Amino acid sequence: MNEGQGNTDEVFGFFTEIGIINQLSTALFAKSLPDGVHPSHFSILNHLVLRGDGKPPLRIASAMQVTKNTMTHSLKVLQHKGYIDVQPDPNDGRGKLVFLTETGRSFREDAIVRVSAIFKETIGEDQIAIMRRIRNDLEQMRKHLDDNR
Amino acid sequence: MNEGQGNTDEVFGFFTEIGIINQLSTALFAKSLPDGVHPSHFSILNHLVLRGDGKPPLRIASAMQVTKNTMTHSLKVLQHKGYIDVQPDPNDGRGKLVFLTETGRSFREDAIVRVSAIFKETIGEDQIAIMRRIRNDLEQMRKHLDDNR
DNA sequence: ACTATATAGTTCTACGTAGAACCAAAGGAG
DNA sequence: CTCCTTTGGTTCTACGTAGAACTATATAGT
Repeated sequence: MNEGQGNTDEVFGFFTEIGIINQLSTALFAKSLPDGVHPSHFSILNHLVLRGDGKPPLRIASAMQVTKNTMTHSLKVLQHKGYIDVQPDPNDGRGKLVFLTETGRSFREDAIVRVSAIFKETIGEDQIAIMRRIRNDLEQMRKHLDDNR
Repeated sequence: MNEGQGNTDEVFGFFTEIGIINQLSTALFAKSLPDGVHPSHFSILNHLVLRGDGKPPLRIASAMQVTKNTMTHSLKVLQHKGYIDVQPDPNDGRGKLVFLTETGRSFREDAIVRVSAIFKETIGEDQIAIMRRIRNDLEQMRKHLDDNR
């Protein structure tokens, strides 16, 4: 038996499983977000709250693991909805800085409540246990992939 | 401390980690696929080889966890490239059946070799170990999400 | 048999995302 | 100071995907 082939199937199957979980959880997430706000857009708001706002788009893009093109587009949407405010960086003529508005903050608060409620219906103690069990391994895997891309 | 909020952050963080791994692995995968073939399209070919062809599109769609609209589009692309052959189902006037062509089979073979080579550069023994460790938990999580959507 | 409902696929439209080319400002080398 | 390279963002284009509305066939209930 070909060892390389065996590993390939194993790797394949693993990433397929990851992909499906991502797919299903994103769908579940999207359903619980009000008003057609996309999960990735919410994630940006969430990131700004947790890590602090006033950051340049490129930094946010790398944190969210998307390209800068995508970030330009997402920020335009969030700005249009009035959730963020984008200003030129006073210290860098090329740069911009992204700030949360009050509307953005309270939208995120409300969404968190809603999402929690929906998640509680689906995610039980067994699932939480799984998450705790494999969290470290996942983190390590993510770091490895991130460093070697 | 609010227990529900705690769980929400935990769940959030977990799915974020899953999302990033999916993102990075898909990108890695895409890079190693020749000729602009999308990972999801390759997955369809792979599925047809592993599970056998001659299946209706809807069945493939549910196996791949995409909507039937998406499957219609993907099959059109694969057919246009000559990798599959779609015929009407003789037992169901509404249905179609999807068959692999020889071109499709050999394309998949070649791609597997190429992908294996790229993956070997990035995925080491440590990563394989992680995959083996958490594989069962992931599968259980996937099944749970699939059943409760 | 007849009608109502369910199912298989398609089409139209909208949207998130990435790649490539591009512009503008910053930073470094001489 | 000048030129070259790097970096932050935008624009244009292409593509995978989903939602909704639609057609056609099949199935169930009476």
